[in-house]
Parts: sequence; C-alpha cells; structure tokens
Amino acid sequence: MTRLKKDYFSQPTLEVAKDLLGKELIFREYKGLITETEAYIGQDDPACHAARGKTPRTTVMFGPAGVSYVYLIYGMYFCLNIVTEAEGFPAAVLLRGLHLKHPESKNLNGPGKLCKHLGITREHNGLDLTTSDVFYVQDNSLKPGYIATPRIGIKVGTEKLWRFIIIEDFSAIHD
DNA sequence: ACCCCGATCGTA
DNA sequence: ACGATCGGGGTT
Repeated sequence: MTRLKKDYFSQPTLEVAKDLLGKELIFREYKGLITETEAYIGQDDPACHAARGKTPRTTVMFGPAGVSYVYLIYGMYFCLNIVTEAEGFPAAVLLRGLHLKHPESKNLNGPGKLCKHLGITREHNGLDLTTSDVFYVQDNSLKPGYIATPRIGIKVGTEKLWRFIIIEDFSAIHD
C-alpha cells in the first residue's frame, strides 16, 4: 500500500483514468474507492477546458501532474480532477464516483455530489496530491473490471469513450 | 460592460 | 423535462 506519486500521474491520461478505478482517495478524514472517472486530454479534445489554450481557470491543467484541478460548474457544484501527463500538456482525470468507506459507507455517484459531501471547494484547487498528508490517492491491490462509455454532460467530443466505470459492486468490501 | 452557457443535480 | 445559480471567457 503506497501513495501514488508524480510518476504515476505523469502517464498518459487514459491509462491513469482507467487505473485509478479501485484506488483509494483520501481527503482529510474521508476515505473511499474511486468508482468512476473521465479523461480530458489536451487542446485537441474539444470537451477539455484547456482546448482553447491557457486561461486563469485552466492554468493548473498545464502544470505538473498530481495536482488538483477544482472548478465550479453550473454556479452550484464543484468538480474534482487530478492533473496528468507532462508539464505544459493540459490534461486531467475527473473523479465522478466514490464508494465512501470512512467515516461512513456511502455511494457518491456524481462529481458534484462527491465534492459536496467531502467539502471540496475552490480553495482545494491547485493542491499537490503527491506531497500532501491529508489529500492523496493510495495504491492497493484491487484490479477491478470496468466499462468505457462516452463522457457525460458534454456536447462535443462525444465520440470518445473516455468515461470509465467500475463493474464490481464494492458495497460489501471493507478494509 | 455585456452576454451566453456549462465536465450537475434534485424535483416534476 | 426543467430550473437553480454564477463565474469564465469571448465579444462589444
């Protein structure tokens, strides 16, 4: 059991997005298994926030891997991403689902619900998950099966199957 | 300064 | 099917 480091998040985004399934997200007192992700990859991906270049909001996506990208969506919800790939290449993995195991068992399906329940807001944007002691991803031995589908809520780039969902039911698993 | 609209979600 | 709610970013 080891914490995922810079080298891990620097891999190709699709690899990271798939491999993060089943890994443990730790945020303060919360711990849960990642059950759903989406990949947003570079300026050729029209659905990527950084598709039209670097702006104040998307600056962190151009930065080093393993850093959080948190943004406000629809004026009401926050979404949590982890930046991937080489510095200068804007890409990230959106965390869309978490099977919370601690301090309570709860299925957080949806990026807005995930952030709301954990208390993740704009103030958690730009944090380095590879050095923080309270916000990071922990490796484990799980190798869950998954399916790939189009990404949710976008109007462009829908032909890419860049959403990944765990098949297994983790409701009975605890550490 | 203005305006459009979005990587969502709960309610109807 | 739809409204809530507001900031990012392009346009005037």
